[in-house]
Amino acid sequence: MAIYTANALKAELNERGWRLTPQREIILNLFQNLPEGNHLSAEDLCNKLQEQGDPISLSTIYRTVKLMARMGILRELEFAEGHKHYEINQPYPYHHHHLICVKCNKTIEFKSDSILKIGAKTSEKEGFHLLDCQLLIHAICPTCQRSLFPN
Amino acid sequence: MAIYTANALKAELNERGWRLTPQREIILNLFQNLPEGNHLSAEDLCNKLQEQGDPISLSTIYRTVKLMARMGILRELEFAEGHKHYEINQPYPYHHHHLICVKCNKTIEFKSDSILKIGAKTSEKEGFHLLDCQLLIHAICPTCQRSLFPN
DNA sequence: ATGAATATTGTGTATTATTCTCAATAAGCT
DNA sequence: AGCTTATTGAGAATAATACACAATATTCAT
Repeated sequence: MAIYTANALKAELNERGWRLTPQREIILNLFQNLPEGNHLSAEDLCNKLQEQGDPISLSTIYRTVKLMARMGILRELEFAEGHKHYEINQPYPYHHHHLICVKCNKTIEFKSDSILKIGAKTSEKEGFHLLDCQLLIHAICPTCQRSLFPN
Repeated sequence: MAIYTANALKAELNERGWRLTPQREIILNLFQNLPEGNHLSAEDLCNKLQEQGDPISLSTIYRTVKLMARMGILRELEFAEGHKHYEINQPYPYHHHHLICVKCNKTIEFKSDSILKIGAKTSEKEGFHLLDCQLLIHAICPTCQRSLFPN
């Protein structure tokens, strides 16, 4: 589990002239306590927050999640359902990649140290500051291969 | 350059009970003649087709591009602008990956044989039929690193 | 070749994720 | 404690994509 305290978040935010708010802290906590492999859409996040008694507006959720992705705290995952998913961004060996069936959206996670190395080396070479690197494999799962005339 | 003839497309389509239409053939041709590294959004594609004297409706474009991605003919690229881009899907050494600045969307392409191998091995292991594999690196480019308070 | 069966197209409309606007509030600095 | 201004919440606006359906065109069997 990552241990990313509210204070660390505050320091990073303040450094750029931004502020730590209860909403941002709550959202960070929620992601940190999410079991590995879970990823949430903005809507999912909104519901979960409501359930746990910390309702936060959808606007703020969208803004916060985007901000944290840009800070490298969250990973922005683009599957094929038409909306983004977010999860906490952790280093190897928690870091993982996704194999996705383009027909039924079934998703399998897998890990790879060497991909992480390639990502780091590539961004360094270009002078970029690495935030996240993810291998996205689009494929057709065994079940969907068998169904001959799906949509 | 890939040489993927209209006949090959027709064969693949008919095999599944689908049909080759002039629109599909035109769209395939356009992508095949696109210089390496170019990728188009649905809107881009619509404009380009209009310009070249082959107007095709936006609905058909969305349908065709989705179909071809599912067939493995096109790659679906998800950058951060909020809409998808498409390009022809080619094997190594044409196959490439993307390093993207999350602030200004500057994109750098790079190639990697080993990623392709990891993608192939992973999908094979899970019994998936590989369509496309792309490493997506989110980072901050040198220019945006220097600008301290950008959005 | 011809015709029947049905996949595909184009037009317009609907949907859905995400962003924007703006007044009210609250975090951070002096 | 007060001032400055970043942030929030509510709702409206935007934009990408999907959908519905009548008209058309491709395929396959004859």
